[in-house]
Parts: sequence; C-alpha cells; structure tokens
Amino acid sequence: MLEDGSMIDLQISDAEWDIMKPIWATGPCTAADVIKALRATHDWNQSTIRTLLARLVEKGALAYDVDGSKYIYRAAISRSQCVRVEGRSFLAKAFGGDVSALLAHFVADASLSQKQIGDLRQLLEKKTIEKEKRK
Amino acid sequence: MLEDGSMIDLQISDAEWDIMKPIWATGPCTAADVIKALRATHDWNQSTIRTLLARLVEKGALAYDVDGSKYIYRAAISRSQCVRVEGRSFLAKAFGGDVSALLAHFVADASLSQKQIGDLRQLLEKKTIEKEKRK
DNA sequence: TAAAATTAACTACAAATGTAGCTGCTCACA
DNA sequence: TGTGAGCAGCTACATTTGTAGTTAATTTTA
Repeated sequence: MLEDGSMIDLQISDAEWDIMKPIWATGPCTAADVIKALRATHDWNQSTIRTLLARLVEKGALAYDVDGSKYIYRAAISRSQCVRVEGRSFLAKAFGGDVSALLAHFVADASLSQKQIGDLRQLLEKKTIEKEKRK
Repeated sequence: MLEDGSMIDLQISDAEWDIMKPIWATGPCTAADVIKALRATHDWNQSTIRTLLARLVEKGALAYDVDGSKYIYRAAISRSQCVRVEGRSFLAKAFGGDVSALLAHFVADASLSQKQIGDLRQLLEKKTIEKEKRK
C-alpha cells in the first residue's frame, strides 16, 4: 500500500492512456466501441487497439464482463487515480518533487485566460481559508 | 521547428533525466563526476551511468569536449527546454491539454504550505496585472 | 617502468512499448 | 443452415529502456 492509500502504481504507457480515455469518458464498452471512438483521432489498426486492451487487462487497469462472444471492458482503476500516480511521477522527474515549481512553470508556460487565472486564484483563496479554519 | 521555436522534442527517459540533473545542476563534468553525484541517491553500476551518458549524447541531449582520455560532458539542451517538452506531453496525456485542470489537480493533490499558496497567489496576481496592462 | 586504475567503445539481454498479423470460434443474417 | 463478419487469443517483431559486462587503450602511481 502506498502512502496515500491508493494501493495502485500501474504504469500506463502513452498509447495505453489513449485507450483508457474513452472508457473513462463513456463507461463500460466493447472493443468495437473503443475502436470507433479512436478512429477520429488515431490512425491505429484495430488489432493494435485490441492488443492494448488486452495488455491493460493484464496490468489490472481494465476488467471486463463477458457478453456472449465479446467483452464489455470497464476501468478497473479510476482516471483520478491514474492522474495522481502519473502526476507524482512527473513531478518527481521534472521538478524534483517541488510542487510550487511545477505550478509556477505551468502558470508561466501556458497562456491562461483571465477567467482561468481568476478561477485558480479563487481556488487558492478557498484553500487559504480552509487552512485558516483548521488552525 | 515546433510551434514554440524550441525545435527540440527529445524523449528523455526517467533514468536519463537522473543523469541530466547533476549536469544541469553543476555544469560540464566528467562521467566520474556524474557517477559520484549519483552515488548517494542511486544504486547504479557505473557502467549503467556511462551507458546512459552515451545514449544521451546519441540523442543530442548531451555533448562533450575531449580532455585527454576523458570526456567533459555538457548539456546540449537546457533543463527548461526539457521541462517544457516533458510538461506538454504530460499535460496532453493526463489532462487532454487543459492547463487549468492540471493546476487545479496539483493544488488539490499537494499539501501546499501557507507560504507556497501565498507565493502562487502573488504570481497569479502579477499575471492578471500584466494582462490588464496589455489591454 | 611495470602494474593498477580509468575511460570510452562495444556487446548483451530482458522487459516494456508500439504496432500489427493470423487463427479458430461464434453469432447474426441470408 | 451455411457463411461471412466480428471477436478474443496468440504470435510477431522492431524499438526503447533499464541495467550491466567486456575490452582495449590510456593514464596514473608505486
């Protein structure tokens, strides 16, 4: 069990993320559904997608229920869990774990709209208040 | 040439990042220096480090000057360039390119100190003011 | 100067990843 | 009920990555 109780630390490759996304987005579905969902954005052979689905099952990122001759795949780990794991790994790699540095980087690198900046400021404000309260 | 004029899009693996770090941190140095720098944190055979150095040269992330029988390695790409490339790839993979979502995630996931929150708020404020001015 | 220590170059090899092809079963439709 | 389309399972294969070992030249040191 990892410190945060997440208990998972799967490494999902780039291509595998692309498979997970439509499943997280639309819920349980068949391989055909995933293939259809990716047709627009990826020039992948359907074999490729089926292979990746199988690998994700092996890894424990997906599970499936059998429906006649096909599988209904569903996420076995949540997007947020994956994001957390992936985020920490990136944070460690690129910023030596310094979250402030990471945040500063993305604030500087991205061109945020006035509204986005406002939202984030509000989020931070709320966080400050929460902390105040807990004192 | 990529849109931002960075012109590079090297993929630096996790282990390779660990090699780049001390070089970025301390400037040009020999393989022995890198090995020494990593001894504290990594249980790597020196062969491993030398292999990674060579790979990074192949990839164009490092360059070297010959000094007698040894190489003085130096970064051929800056840390910030790497961070930018890596950051965008992560942003695309985990947040579909939505910077706000990324920022919100790290603000929520990390336990920021009061001071860190304050600094970030200040940074955003500055950004807001800049934008105001440019109007 | 002869032996010991360094160094870069080359080789190795398993696991992960990207990207498919082939095969045999099965289900729906003609 | 035969047949074609679709499906999962298995095989394949080049590349990247993690992690070394070996070798030959060279440099340092006793």
